[in-house]
Amino acid sequence: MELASKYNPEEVEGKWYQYWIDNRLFHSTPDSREPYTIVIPPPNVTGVLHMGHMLNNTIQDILVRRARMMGKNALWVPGTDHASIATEAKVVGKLAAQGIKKTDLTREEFLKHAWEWKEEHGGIILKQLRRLGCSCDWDRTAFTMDEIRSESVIKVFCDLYNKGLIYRGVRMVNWDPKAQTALSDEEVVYKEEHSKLYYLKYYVADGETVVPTGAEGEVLHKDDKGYYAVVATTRPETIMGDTAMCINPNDPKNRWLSGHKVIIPLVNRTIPVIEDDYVDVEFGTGCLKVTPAHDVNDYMLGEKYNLPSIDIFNDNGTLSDAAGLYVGMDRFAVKKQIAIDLQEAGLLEKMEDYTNKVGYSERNPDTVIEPKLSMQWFLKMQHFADMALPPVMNDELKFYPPKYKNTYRNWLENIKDWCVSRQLWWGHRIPAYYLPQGGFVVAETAEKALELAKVKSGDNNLTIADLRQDEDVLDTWFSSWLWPISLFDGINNPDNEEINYYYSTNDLVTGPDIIFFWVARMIMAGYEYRGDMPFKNVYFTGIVRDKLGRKMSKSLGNSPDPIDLIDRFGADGVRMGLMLSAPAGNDIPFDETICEQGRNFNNKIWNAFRLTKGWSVSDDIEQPESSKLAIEWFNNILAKTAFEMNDLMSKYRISEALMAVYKLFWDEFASWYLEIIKPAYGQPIDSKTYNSTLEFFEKLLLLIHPFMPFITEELWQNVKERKAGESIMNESILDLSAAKFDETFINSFEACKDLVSSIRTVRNQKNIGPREPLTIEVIGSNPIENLNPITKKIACLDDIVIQETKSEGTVSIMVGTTEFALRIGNLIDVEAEIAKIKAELAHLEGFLKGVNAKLSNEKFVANAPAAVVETERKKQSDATQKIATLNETLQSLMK
RNA sequence: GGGCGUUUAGCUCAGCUGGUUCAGAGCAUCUGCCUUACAAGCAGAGGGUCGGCGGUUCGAAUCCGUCAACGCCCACCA
Repeated sequence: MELASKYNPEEVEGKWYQYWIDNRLFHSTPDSREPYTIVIPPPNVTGVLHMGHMLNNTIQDILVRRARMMGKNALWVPGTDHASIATEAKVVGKLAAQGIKKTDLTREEFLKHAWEWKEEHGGIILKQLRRLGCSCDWDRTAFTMDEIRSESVIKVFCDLYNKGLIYRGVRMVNWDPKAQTALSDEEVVYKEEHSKLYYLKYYVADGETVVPTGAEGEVLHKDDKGYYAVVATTRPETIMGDTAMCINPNDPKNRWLSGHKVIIPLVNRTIPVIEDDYVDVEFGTGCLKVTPAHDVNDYMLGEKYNLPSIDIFNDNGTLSDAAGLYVGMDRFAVKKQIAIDLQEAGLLEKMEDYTNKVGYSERNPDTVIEPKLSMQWFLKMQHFADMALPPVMNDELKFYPPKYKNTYRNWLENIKDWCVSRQLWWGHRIPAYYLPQGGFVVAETAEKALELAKVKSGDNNLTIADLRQDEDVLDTWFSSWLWPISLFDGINNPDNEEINYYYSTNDLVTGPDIIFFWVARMIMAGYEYRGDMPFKNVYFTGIVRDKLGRKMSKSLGNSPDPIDLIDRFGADGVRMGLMLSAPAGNDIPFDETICEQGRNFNNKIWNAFRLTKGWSVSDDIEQPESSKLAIEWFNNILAKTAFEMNDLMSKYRISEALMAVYKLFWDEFASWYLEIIKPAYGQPIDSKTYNSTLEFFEKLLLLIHPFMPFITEELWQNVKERKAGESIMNESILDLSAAKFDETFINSFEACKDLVSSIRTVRNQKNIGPREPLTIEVIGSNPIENLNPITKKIACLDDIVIQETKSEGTVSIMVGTTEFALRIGNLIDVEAEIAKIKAELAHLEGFLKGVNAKLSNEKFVANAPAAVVETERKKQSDATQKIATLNETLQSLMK
């Protein structure tokens, strides 16, 4: 094997991914092992990989690969979501570019285009995930609108309808005038906007009968045309829909308006003044225009006071005939125009700057939502909320980080019915069939519907052609909430082997932004259709931001192309870069330079391997004592780190687990272990040490593999001969995490490191070459005598001698409470030594003073636990001893 | 308007139920090195009165109160 001095991911990644695929290593079928299952949050079929996906899928892959290496039957199911609004918008856009209008097509024609589009462009994102190294079982790739999933959705709709949980009715819904469909409350995003508050004059129709009450606080408005009320509104374009004006009965300002009628400006229609304490006395003038068709609150008032409702908008947001004025004009154009017209007519008293929140469509972010009355299908949610809340609150189903439990609870405790119908074509068509004589039936197929219809109507001559299926489709989330079940066909075939084996799944990795859309609803569906949670843990990732903390977005152009990053840093490098700075639930400020760190780590591993594989091995040389000790130490530190990683991973502290193995490899293995066992240049290494080293290497690769699958597979395959089809991904890392380790030995090795570092520092300061042999004295006894062979080798010492007192011409080094003295002869700078020791003494004396103060405090000695007092005593005696040692040294230097 | 969260070295973050030698890591910075695995590297070093104030305690980054800044979620004030 020829090894370049730099790791080249390009040559390696494609090769091994193909190998994994060819050997079907990601494929899982039920067997006797414990299952470990993740279902992918299905990306939009229209989607292209962005940094959020990279983060999210890297985490999933780490989890699933680790589970696989822990002996579980690991399965990660991939798929895509049909994303009805987004996809339909794309297809409409594409057709428009070809000069085709959606309205010119039949439903069937449009769907043909949509499917063609899906076949051609859909699922790019899944191919991109392969570049990242994702170990999905591609044989199982699903689509929320494929046959099994569609059948599941329809079945569930019918079931819920039959259970009385789905109903149809006219309600105030969020209307997207661009997509021309209703949206659920969750699909509306409110943004703060600077707008104007218009103060409009509503003249009192029967002004001559106005009698001022004379009450304190009364505010009368009167000009040469008579008495008038002033209404403050942000939406003057809706006055054509006004059917009342409302005041607060407890408002002295407007008391005088009670019982009168007022005239809508420009429109000249007369409307009653009603009274309700819903009106905020403090806002504007305390007069509210009531437009029941176009505002949720006004709708509520309209219901309460039986007001007529005038819908002045068409579905596309232009003014309808009912408006009477500005018919056919767009709502925003009308807003501008009406302000001018009101002004000219003297009906606009004033305008004020005002900041309010405006609802936008989540999917059409430039489209302002219009509250609108319409006939829609709804799902009653209380039943589901009641089921879904307890398991999360009592941690049967765990959220990481747990703070999202609050968000979850808040939503469930204020649950509203879910508007599930969408006025689109791309999606699951609602299985409701209307009878010619009125009424409807709900059934899974037209045939079944016909039977029901015959019974319902009593007309046995009905045919399918007589029935008219509902035109609407279902909300996308009405299919994705079934995902963990429908992927295993658990709706259509509820007792099949797969669903019984893989459900409940283990971990769900997703963003907190879809906690309501998806996470909560999957939990609901899980309990409704399986009587059990869909997943045991939910890991909420943060949002990937740029280094300025901004959300990554297409419009800002601050989102790097993930594939380009992979090209430049390698998939392993990018994965590591992302994971290093991604604690659960925290946003991650992404900067390409963190991928550099990942790439550098790859290179480090590569070169360590190059070194090891470059040695010639001999059976004839004896194993050096230093190597023996190094192996013993590394065995311990490896076991300890593996144990720590296991603990961290069980808490989903993935970045910390990665950092632990990063340091193990770089600091412990490469910087210490390899340096200790490294034979002199050109010399062979003894076979015992060599074999242990390869074993360590292999175990390190196993620990790193979930994070960086490609380089670890490449090197693992080269550690020794492997059989065809073998892969590191199926090796077990269990034995390591279960291993024990000797903490004392590790600690004495740390002391040895301290000593060596200090010696290096002296060499640095005194300009003594690293290979120039030196002698060191131990004053008194040497606590790390057992490690002398190592100390000698890497600090390049010719001897370690024990002495009662230290010699002249030495520089003192403290390790713990032991003093070492390095013989450097006349290189010693007595003045500098004295200054150094004096500084050290000052520091120690201050420290001792603090400890003494503590110990002489009776309350401390009386109240603190014995162990704490004991450590303070230890501190005291250690410090006293050190001070004594240093003083002696000082004396001898000053002689 | 409610609720949640964050504030620790230049940056990103650990620091669990308050006490194991004056607070840790990675990156960045500084110094010296092209030493025969790696300059995408090696060997060293510096850097924080733990957001402010007050309290509880023998003892607080850690608990309580309060103020401030930032962030997120929810809500029908036109």
